[in-house]
Amino acid sequence: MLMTAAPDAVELQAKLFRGLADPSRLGILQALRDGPLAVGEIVRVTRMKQPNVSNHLACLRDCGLVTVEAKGRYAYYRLSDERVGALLQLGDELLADVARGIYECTRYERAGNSGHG
Amino acid sequence: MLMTAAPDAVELQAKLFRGLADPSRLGILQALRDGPLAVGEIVRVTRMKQPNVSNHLACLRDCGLVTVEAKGRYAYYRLSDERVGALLQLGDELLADVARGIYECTRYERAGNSGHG
DNA sequence: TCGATGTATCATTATGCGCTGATGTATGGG
DNA sequence: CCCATACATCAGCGCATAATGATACATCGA
Repeated sequence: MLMTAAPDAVELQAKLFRGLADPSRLGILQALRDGPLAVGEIVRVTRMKQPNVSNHLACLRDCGLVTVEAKGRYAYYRLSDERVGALLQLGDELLADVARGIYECTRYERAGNSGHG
Repeated sequence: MLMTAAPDAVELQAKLFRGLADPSRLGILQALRDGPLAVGEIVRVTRMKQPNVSNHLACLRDCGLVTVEAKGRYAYYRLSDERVGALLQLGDELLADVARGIYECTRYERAGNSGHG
């Protein structure tokens, strides 16, 4: 949507953040903050299924958040830029300060639902 | 998913980024970088439907990314913290450098598939 | 009070997308 | 060549959620 003057910029940025907006991808990125990892390692660390990890890695690659280096049968992934880590760090700080209450963020269900705020 | 030791932290952070991961919400946030705006103004700037704007604002509020100040019939929204702007800024910079290619990020369709799923 | 304006919520529809099991492709060892 | 390992892709399923029109609620003006 959003037919503003420069829709591409906003949409591209949204897609970038979308790379960070999923628990699985976030887990992968956090794991990669310690350094490059092969897919199998990521699978072990995150306890996700291997195809799931591969899919998210493909997404993260397309978004430019990670890069890959093939080495024999192994594929080592790493964060593409230190600013990816900075983004995670900033998000973490912001979370601690202003977003401590984050609910479900399921826009339409804030009222009628029992346990909410 | 992600049954790691501290699933909550990752999921909360994912939800925080989710607030930034939608073109509509991103458009709203960008509009608010210039200062507080009433809902009606946001509707005009973004050209979105009013209920849609309200819904996204509710989401952003729950995520702690914006705050609201009621004033008569008007509700003025503003960014809750300067770090929200910093996050947008950092995302913008990262976009310019490493994510210039961002595709659809529809994980399963990268291989030249025209259609969808 | 009545009507106009501003905002929030509801119900519905449609679809993006995450998860899974199965399968394809490449590398390395015997 | 045959098999095991490592990773990527496919097809299908199910759910979360974004967009919309209708509507409820509150405020202001006449």
